[in-house]
Amino acid sequence: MVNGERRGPAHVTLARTLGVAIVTGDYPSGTVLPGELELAGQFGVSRSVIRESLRMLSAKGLVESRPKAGTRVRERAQWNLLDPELLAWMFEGAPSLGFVRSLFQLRMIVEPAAAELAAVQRSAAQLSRMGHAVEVMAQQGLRTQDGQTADQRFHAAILEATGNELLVSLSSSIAAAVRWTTFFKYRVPLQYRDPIPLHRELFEAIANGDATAARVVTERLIAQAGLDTERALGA
Amino acid sequence: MVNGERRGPAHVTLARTLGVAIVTGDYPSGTVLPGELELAGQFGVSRSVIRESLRMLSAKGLVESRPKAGTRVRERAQWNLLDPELLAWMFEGAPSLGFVRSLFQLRMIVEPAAAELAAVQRSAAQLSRMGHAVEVMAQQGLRTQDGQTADQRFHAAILEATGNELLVSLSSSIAAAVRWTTFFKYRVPLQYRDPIPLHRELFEAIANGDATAARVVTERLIAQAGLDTERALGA
DNA sequence: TCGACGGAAATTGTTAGACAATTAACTTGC
DNA sequence: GCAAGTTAATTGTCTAACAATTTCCGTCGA
Repeated sequence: MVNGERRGPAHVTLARTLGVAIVTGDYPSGTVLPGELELAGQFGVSRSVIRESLRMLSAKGLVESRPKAGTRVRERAQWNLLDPELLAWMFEGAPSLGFVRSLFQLRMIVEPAAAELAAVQRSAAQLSRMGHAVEVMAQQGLRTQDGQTADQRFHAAILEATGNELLVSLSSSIAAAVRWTTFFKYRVPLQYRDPIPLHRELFEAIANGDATAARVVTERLIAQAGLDTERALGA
Repeated sequence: MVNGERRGPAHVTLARTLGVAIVTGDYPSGTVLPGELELAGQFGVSRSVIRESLRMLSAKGLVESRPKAGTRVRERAQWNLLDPELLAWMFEGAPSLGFVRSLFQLRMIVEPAAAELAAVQRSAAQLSRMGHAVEVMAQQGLRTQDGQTADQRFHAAILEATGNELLVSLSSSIAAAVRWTTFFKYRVPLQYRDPIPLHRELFEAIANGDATAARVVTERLIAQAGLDTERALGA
């Protein structure tokens, strides 16, 4: 059985297994996967489960199936890299340095602009949520589970305050990935600069409606996280 | 049969049908879809086809299924809005003005930054492809099919030149959506400013490695496209 | 009156096997 | 050597049954 310990439907588990195998390079682009019947035997499940898993992978652009030709791994450029699950699968293996850099480059493009928008558009309720999240972060620190989820809520609130649902969606994806980089980072016993003061600054800039300050502080925040992550990956 | 005229596997067709129904609001968030057996009868296909379609929708974050509870439409905030297929489904109905504005706002954030990167990093081969695309655009105009695909290739080449695969992925999604806004735009018989000269300017800026110029020109390009599209939607 | 506990029923989850449709690969004929 | 037809392998689809999960309801008890 594919469901050794894990819970949830078998097709979800299997999609994850196959997805990780593909993104980590076990099945390079262009490769034809084993036939459905063979996969079924291999994983000890029925063909239906295999097929439903493959449909999920094809919905994410990872594979495409054709009769007689089999199921082929598509070019990496065609994958929906911004799919949150796909990003998570990427971080199951050891993500390449280039990929992590791409991620921080994207953050550097999107998040400062979002902070600018948020500084102008934020509602009182959103502001209150941001403030609360910052408080929790300050009290718990960023090494605790609560502190990290507060961090995520803080940034999610900013993105939501932009009033742009595409930015929100992009945020969910990025947040999923950032969560993993943070996980890696704090696995490595190095000293990092405390990011809490910058978070406070960012909150105040948004509260004051100071778009420029919000942009600048966000840039510094991401630059620092990027440096810390690279240091951790280098070790 | 669900496959009246359309080709391709039934589960793909059906996923599209159901996906469009969901994103256009036929099944609002929180709604429970009809049971698999009922859907099967409704569309004249077997339960397997229904299930494979639902797996595709769940892979895009549109729905989630649980035994006894049925298959429920998730909150819009949880949809993978940047999935190219999902974006295409959005434009099957009449996309809201707010959504189109979100799209152009995102373009305004991402593409100028990408142009900057491209101006610095572009290879000779990429430059040559951009130049060729601009030439085709100039000769064919943007109302022809060839001209529009050349436009898409031009912008795709820019994104690719950034060397950031996450930006490339984001580009594929945005391009899919932009294609629809362009389609709408030219369905409306209005006079628009000719975007070809700006494309030439952008190409030259990237060729010269002038990052600032590339950013500024891209901003003007998107602003103009945004204005034109809003005018067309207003009519 | 409210809560906890437990049972029943509905729905998805999974399996098995069969046949159809598609198409890549081969074979044959020219 | 090329084209057309044939074959065979693979995905695509259907049916039917049973398992597993979990919501919902009803009962019991405090």
